[in-house]
Amino acid sequence: MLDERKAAILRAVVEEYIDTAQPVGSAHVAGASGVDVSPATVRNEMAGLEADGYLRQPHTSAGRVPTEKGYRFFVDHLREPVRLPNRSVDEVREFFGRTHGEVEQMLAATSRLLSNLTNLTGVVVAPGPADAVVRSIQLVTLSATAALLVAVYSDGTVEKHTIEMPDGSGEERVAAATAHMSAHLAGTVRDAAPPVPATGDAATDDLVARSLAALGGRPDDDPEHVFVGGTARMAQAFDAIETVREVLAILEQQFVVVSLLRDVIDRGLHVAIGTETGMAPLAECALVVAPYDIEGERAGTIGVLGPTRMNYPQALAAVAVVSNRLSDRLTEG
Amino acid sequence: MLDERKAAILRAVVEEYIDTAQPVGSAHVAGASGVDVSPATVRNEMAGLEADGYLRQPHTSAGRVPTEKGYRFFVDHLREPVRLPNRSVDEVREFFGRTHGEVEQMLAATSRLLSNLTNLTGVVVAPGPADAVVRSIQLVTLSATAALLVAVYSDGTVEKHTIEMPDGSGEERVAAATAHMSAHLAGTVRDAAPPVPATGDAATDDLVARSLAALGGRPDDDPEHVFVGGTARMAQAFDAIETVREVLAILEQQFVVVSLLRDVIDRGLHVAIGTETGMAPLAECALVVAPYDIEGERAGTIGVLGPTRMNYPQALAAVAVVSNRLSDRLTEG
DNA sequence: GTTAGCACTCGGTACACTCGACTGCTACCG
DNA sequence: CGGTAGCAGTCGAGTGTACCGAGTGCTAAC
Repeated sequence: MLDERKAAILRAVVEEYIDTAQPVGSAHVAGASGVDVSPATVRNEMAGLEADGYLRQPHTSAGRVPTEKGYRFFVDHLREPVRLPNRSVDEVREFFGRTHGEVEQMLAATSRLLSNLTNLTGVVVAPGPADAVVRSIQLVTLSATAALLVAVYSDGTVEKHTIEMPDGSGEERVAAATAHMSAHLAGTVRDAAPPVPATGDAATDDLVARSLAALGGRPDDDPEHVFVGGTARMAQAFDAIETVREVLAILEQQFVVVSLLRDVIDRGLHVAIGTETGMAPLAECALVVAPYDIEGERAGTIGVLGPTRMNYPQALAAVAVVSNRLSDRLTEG
Repeated sequence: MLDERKAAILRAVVEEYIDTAQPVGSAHVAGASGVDVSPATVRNEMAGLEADGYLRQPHTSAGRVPTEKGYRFFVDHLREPVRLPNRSVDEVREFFGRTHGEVEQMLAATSRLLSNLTNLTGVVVAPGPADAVVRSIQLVTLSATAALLVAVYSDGTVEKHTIEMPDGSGEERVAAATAHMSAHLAGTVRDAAPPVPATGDAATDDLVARSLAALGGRPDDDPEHVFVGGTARMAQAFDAIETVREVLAILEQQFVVVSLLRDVIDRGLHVAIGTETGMAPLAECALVVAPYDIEGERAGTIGVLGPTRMNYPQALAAVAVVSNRLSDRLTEG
């Protein structure tokens, strides 16, 4: 473990580096609050911190820069959580007061809110429909051979699937299948649907079976929805254009983003730094996440992505506040 | 107008510059096919082209670079439209053979297809629902004070709006409103709905009125859907990171993208170069667009966005092919 | 244990210089 | 008279050198 003085020095280095993006030298650290020793002493301590892997020197005659391990220590030993500046609190309040409309609209707007608050890229993973209650389910005829299965859930989301119909399923079959499914599925939980008994009519049962199959498996091309806001800020975070490109490429793959966030949450982390994200192209990035709830149940995840030298206290505060407010909002309906 | 030789020289400069991104000198042009004069003659002609505003010199001792006017002439005087390379044709065929599922999924995938074909950023604007036929319309109760209006259209799209209910509207009112709207709106065109007569029950009529209002105005926070694919390629197109940031910022504003494309189409253009786009941050960008149809009716727009020095013939060919295939696909159902 | 002092390292900047890819001009040629 | 070869001139990019300054590690003194 680090003694108090080493910790203070490390903290000063991280804070200064986050601020200036320049390697920080012993003189700057000695001038920082919380460190009341001379630059020479700081140098000695920094040499130790470097030996222990918390800091590194870009070149011999430069200041020190935090390593992943250094950032990790920093976030693990933050003093009491920082409060958000009033301006941001107001922005959040104003946002949740103003935003109405569909869930998806709101989540997309939330990702932009996160981005605005932190100057990073905001990410919002929509609630999985697993535990939503079916409020309505119906088949709608589109053409002679295709119908659309539309399911409406208690959380205001709508799920739809195209169903191919065998020739000859007439309007009445579609109506029968709709009625049958409504009778047996309305009020049940999406992923805990009871078995639906046969109707006796083979063609109707076929339609029902196709519908249930569509609902059952989450097809590969319909990943959970994820909203990414403020990708443009990635272009400011790095000066290596190649890094920007790689990160954008990742953010475009919704499935990857979803599993990335889920993975971090599953490991019980709030912050993933560099290689902790498990993705090589994100080696220079860090991710701050928080789950949000609906009626007390873990529903989805929000987070921000930025360079490893991001303002962690601010990001943590923003993500926490937004997650709370979002939970409230989605719970009250 | 330009004489044949000047045109050939301009063409050679544009093609070479698109290829190399380097200012091109008289020697290169003289070596190009279609130009059979000495570098000295080329120099004379290029001086003329510069005076006429088709070319410019970054600095005295450098080669020439096309201006906006130069690109414009180039695309306006393309020889017969270039065919797509076989590899791309196969990719398109394979794509439309493989892709199934919901319209939105497919359009999102199409934007990625465009991006892959051209190495630029792909954009797809979803069909406006204006001329779709209502297949089903229903109100679903979400809570004591909110219901969800769900409308299913013949093109497989679903529209939904949250409706706030005055206290006391019970389940039976919702059912009555649903039945009433179904009876009068099913089979009608979205934006040409006939007036719905009163039911006689004030509370039911109130629900119907709220529903129609929600359907009627396209609210500001629900712009037409637009899918953008391959934003990461923007980061390769420019080396000025600031340009990348500005362009990404534009692409994040769905509303801006939609009106940008619409504007270009409305002006009867297929290609908008630099300031022709009407957006200052896109001064270094060009946009290639094409509309697509559903059953012969203009439905939406696709396009690619890239740097002004993009491969125009390739982009035009890709956009045209994809637009045709997409029209076929959406028309056949 | 802490600190002042000092020699040393090394990236960044400024500057001079060269190199090479251009151009525009002029004179010549068919 | 249009086209071409030759030539002087321009200017950016690349290179070598010197210098400066921020920052370090070490040592000796407090």
